[in-house]
Amino acid sequence: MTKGEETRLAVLDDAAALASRLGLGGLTIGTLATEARLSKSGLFAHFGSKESLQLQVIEHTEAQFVAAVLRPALAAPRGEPRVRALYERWVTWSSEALPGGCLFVAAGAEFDDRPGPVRDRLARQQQGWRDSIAQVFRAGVAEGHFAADADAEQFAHELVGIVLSYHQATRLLLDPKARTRADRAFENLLASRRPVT
Amino acid sequence: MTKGEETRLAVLDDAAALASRLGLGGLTIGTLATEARLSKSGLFAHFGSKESLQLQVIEHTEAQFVAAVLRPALAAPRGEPRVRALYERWVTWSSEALPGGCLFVAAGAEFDDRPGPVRDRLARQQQGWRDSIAQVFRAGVAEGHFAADADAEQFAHELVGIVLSYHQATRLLLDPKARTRADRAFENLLASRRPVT
DNA sequence: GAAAGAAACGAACGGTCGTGCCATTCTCAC
DNA sequence: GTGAGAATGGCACGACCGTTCGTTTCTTTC
Repeated sequence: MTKGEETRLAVLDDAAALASRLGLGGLTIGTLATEARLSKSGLFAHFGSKESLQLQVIEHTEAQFVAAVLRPALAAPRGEPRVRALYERWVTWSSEALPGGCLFVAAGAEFDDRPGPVRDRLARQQQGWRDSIAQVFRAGVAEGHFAADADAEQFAHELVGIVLSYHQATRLLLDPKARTRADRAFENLLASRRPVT
Repeated sequence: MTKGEETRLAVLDDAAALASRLGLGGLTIGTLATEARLSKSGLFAHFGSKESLQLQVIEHTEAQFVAAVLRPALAAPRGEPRVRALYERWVTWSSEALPGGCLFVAAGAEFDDRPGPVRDRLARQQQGWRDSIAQVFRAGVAEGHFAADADAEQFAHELVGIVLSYHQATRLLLDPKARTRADRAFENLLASRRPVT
């Protein structure tokens, strides 16, 4: 790996941490340069524009999310165990991976009505994630762990809600019971999708 | 009402609309002044500082939320009908009241790790709202509409999740099925809390 | 309608924003 | 070890930021 690439990746780590705290819009070249111990212009040369920086932060974080959540979960046995693995890793990631909480949650709310490449990328990420959840759930249906007529996209929608509510409870409200609540909601969700025996 | 107060309230309406689109941080005195057809200094004199403006926007929007969602819902009969009224008005409000979606959702994610009066105010609003939901639900338990051992705060947590997921689906993903999904999730939630007959 | 006070304006402040340009320093293949 | 090219820094730009202040215009009260 070339020196420039190395620097770029290190900067993207700092950028993701900073963006999770200040938002993708609040992330500025100046503060990022200070954090990364680079000059503003030296850092800027790696990205060419602020929008390009934002997009690369999203892609960088997305790759880390896949590596930390999706890929390991796919190693779990098909069906309910895999759904559980997905949830466990996700809920942990959402509150611990970055100092300011889940970047996608914050950026999604921030850019949901600002048309442009950043919004598009965020929407694609989120839709892709919901699709992944649905797919993992469908495998669980095929395994007979969940009711045959259960709607996988509906499941994904409800699971997303559980994690979003957890994210808010733990980060904004600092509710110590947040994790317990989320876990219970998750169990309720699974129970409601069990096949009738 | 004095002229100044009149202007201030009109400005706050513009500010809430703008903040819902650009975030509370992205809301600037300059753009707001343009939007409100006032000079920057003329507008600024009404608030004294940007932070005070942000706080007043939150309080203003909170009052509108109570008037549009909570208060009318309390007019519905105690128990399940009131819970339904709450949900209906809330889900509509969250996507339609302001051009950029629910201000509390966006600002909550934006400020969840920026200590200060703004964060405190947002956390208090959100906690208060969750408490209101729980209280309305508890009345439903007392009416016998919901299981006696149902946890009201757990119900509130799950209901918040449903609306947050709806907000994301409808605003970021532009999913036409978002409302249907949310409604179904709500029915699932109610069903899971029905008393055993 | 004049006097007093409230409301809005205009111009400017020190800072920071994103960005461009050119010089300097570093890295690496030969 | 040297030369080419990559990586970084220095400096400046125009624009906008939040904020201040003194002036002007509008309201309100008598």
